[in-house]
Amino acid sequence: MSETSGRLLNLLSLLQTPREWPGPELARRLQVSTRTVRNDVERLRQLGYPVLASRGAVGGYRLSAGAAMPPLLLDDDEAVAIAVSLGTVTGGAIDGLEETALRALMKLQQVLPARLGRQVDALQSHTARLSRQPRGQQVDSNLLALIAATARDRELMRFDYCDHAGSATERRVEPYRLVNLGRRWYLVAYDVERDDWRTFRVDRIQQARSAGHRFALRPLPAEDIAGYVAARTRQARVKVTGQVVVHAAAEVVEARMRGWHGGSIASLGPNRCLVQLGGRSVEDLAFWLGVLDADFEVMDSPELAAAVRQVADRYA
Amino acid sequence: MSETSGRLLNLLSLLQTPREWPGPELARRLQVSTRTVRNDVERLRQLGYPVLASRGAVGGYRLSAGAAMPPLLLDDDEAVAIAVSLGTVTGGAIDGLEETALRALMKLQQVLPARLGRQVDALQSHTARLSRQPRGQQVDSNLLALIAATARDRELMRFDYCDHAGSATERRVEPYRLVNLGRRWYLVAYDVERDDWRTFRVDRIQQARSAGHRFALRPLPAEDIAGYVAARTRQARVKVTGQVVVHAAAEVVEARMRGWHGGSIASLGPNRCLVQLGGRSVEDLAFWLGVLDADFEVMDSPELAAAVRQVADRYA
DNA sequence: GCTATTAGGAAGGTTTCCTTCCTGATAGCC
DNA sequence: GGCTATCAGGAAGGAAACCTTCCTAATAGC
Repeated sequence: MSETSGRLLNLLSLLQTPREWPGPELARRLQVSTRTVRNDVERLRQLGYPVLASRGAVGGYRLSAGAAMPPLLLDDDEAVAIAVSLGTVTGGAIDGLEETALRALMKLQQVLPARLGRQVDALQSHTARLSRQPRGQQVDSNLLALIAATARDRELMRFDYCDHAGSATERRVEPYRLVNLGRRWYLVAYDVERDDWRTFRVDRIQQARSAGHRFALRPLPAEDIAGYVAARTRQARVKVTGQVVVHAAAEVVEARMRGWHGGSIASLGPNRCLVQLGGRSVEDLAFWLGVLDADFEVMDSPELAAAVRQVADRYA
Repeated sequence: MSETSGRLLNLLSLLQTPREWPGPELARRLQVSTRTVRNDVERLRQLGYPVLASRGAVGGYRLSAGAAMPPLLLDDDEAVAIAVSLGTVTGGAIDGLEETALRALMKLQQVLPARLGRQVDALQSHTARLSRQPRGQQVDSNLLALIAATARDRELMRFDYCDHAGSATERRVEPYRLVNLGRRWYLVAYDVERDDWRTFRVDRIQQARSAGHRFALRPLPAEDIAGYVAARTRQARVKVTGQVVVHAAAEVVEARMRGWHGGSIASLGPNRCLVQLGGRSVEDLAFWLGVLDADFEVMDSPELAAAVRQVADRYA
């Protein structure tokens, strides 16, 4: 069996603990010689995880921040805390993070042991009780996770749905994508009985459950699925736009904007690119420019420039 | 170099993606033969990470939930989303999760690449602007993280402090522990100028920075550090208590209660134990009993029994 | 200077690993 | 019912990595 891979993971887990580990102690814990510990540390470093070492009598090893995220090895309660806090964010507590948070939550829930899942449920029902539903009704993050999981497994789904006229129907659909728009979540799915694509508001879905059967993937009705939903729900997603020249490589900007919101990027050379932004307000745009963490010039919109200046003032 | 350990991590990362991976595609991505992929899957299973495999034409491999948390391999934006949401929870958004959330946040921040750290800061300043500070002033989660990191590294810390009388002083302390009590965070530290232990309210700390020098650990002034802070701040941590017999092994209960709040546990046999609970209200106690996810009997407190019944009604 | 620590070279025996062959079993689809 | 995708795993053999036991050297704190 794979002794050394498991030991490396174990070592990573120890090194993520907020303390320093002397080599001999690591050797004792991992049941190997200290030379092997040094070899393992070297291996981790070659894998790109920077292991700091301080010498001297109070020295030891510790994992520090590097270029890439190392695998996170979580305790049970840490995993629960992360799941719960992600659930609140998915519910719309923070602007613009919903979809990314849902992705992270999915990843976590896929591997979260069942007993911890029950703890998360209990805690979330508690927090739902506490939060006074600041704006609009909260979406149940468990329902979102259920839908996302069903879509991932390509399983047919059944649920009861109330359309905007108030009439209730039972649906059988092939779920494809979840889209966050404003304060609402929408499900894009293929309705097998009506034989066409439909968009459902998630907060109107009840009694959702998997119907077991698996389906073959169809081509989606549109490339830009968020735009598709926006058009169908007649909800203007983009209210203001702005053009900005950012002093960074197009790939870098693309990576940093990933998961946040739409917009097009055109390269203007190795270290400059033109970004077309869209958002609900100039303040939003100004804020996301700040997240980019790069120099930029506003090209076309005086309102955006003013908003940027205001944000700058606040930081200063 | 360690080829196979890196490949196993890579494989884990792929399998955590919300989709199914056919063996041949994994082999292509990992640059090995399909037989080796099967061997790797077998290795992961032996390490305790259950890899589901579905056969047939649309089959493939996928990681599912097992007994223990596997290492989480996060994208950049997922890591940012988790850090931001943990920050809001640490600020006191959810009752009882603060300390655990801070632990998880520390673990994440220790290995979070610097560029992502800046994104997290920007997003958090945005959310601070959004949330209308629902109750009391929010604590800056960055400050908490800084203090925790300084304590971890055993470095002297300097900061400006306003005591309750309003007089400002500059302090040099050895930071030891952060304690959450009610809606406030406290730092237990050794004041090197006053040559004694002191307890500081974190929201009164300003201009905190590390003083570089490392110090040798001293024995803490008390075993139960939360109780120590509660006594010193004359803030009753425990207002109500209750005695409960839980139908589960003492170790199980201890593991599930870890990180939540104080209380003593005494074993009454292989599958029963007596738990002494303390909390701010009977509703809190009733709720945490729910999180335990085990049968129980309330022994002494009729108020607690009533609260439990109320929670049960709400669930039903 | 003493003692803790990290760092890493060399040698050698052992183990694991990876590939290339097989053969079977299973699920979905035409 | 066949066809074709998938997972599952045995066998063999050559190559590569691993682990340990020895060294020696450098560094930080008391």
